[in-house]
Amino acid sequence: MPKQLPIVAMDACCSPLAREPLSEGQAVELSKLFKAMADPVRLRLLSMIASHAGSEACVCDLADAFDLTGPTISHHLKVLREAGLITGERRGTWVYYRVHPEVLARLSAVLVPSESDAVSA
Amino acid sequence: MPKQLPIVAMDACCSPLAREPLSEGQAVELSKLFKAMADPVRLRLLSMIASHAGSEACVCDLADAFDLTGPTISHHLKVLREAGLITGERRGTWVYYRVHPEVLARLSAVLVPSESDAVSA
DNA sequence: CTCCTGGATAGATGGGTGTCAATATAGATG
DNA sequence: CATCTATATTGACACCCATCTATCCAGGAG
Repeated sequence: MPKQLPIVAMDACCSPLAREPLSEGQAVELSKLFKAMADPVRLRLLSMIASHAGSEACVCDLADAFDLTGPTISHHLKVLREAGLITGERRGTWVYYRVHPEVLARLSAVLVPSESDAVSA
Repeated sequence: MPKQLPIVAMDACCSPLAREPLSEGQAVELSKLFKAMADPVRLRLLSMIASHAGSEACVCDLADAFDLTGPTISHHLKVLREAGLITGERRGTWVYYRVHPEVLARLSAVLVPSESDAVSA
């Protein structure tokens, strides 16, 4: 059992939102991802992890950037984890998180407007 | 004053999430957009509008696709409107909604992973 | 084994949110 | 004006969620 990719993004795969109407199932799956990102703290956590050197970040690095208690940070990381956006791995004393770039890519692809529909202004 | 583009997406503009950590302000602005999309009904509404012929859709077209009351659909459209994702225009008896493709494009750009970080598998 | 530290879990609480029924508004039509 | 239809607004209710404090678990160091 190698990696267990996030199931959540499978159905909501490839077709851009602006190309054809989402099915109810696709919408439900996608909404879980967006819900996970619908919080400033989680967005910053995601961004800090994704942009960190080595593509991974220790919780100790992350927590210092916020005026929040440890449990709250843990909670947000759990939400991101359960949405399939990140994974955490314990190495010795610390826990390191990394993102699933495929999920971000898939989301990005869903949002891209139909070609040449972008306002030229 | 031509169109009044959604202010909400201005600060959260261009730099991909995985390139450098989001500022708190950027995260707050972005989270408003994601929160607006963090609902299956709103995602389907957005997709139905974006993919509709002529790039606009009448509320009467939209409402029939759901098992929800009119007020609930109105509420969701309002959330999308206030997030700057869509605009509504009344023409005669009906109200037509259309998306702001630039906002979708901006969101898509923010989510795109750092180049060649995408898993090749 | 004992203690300390990094991180997660559990439970509580205040505020937010999706839904509905009832009501209001805007245009069209008679 | 009176009336009908298409949306929007209001108010209520049940449920969800971000945060905290208190507690627990896992590893490393004496």
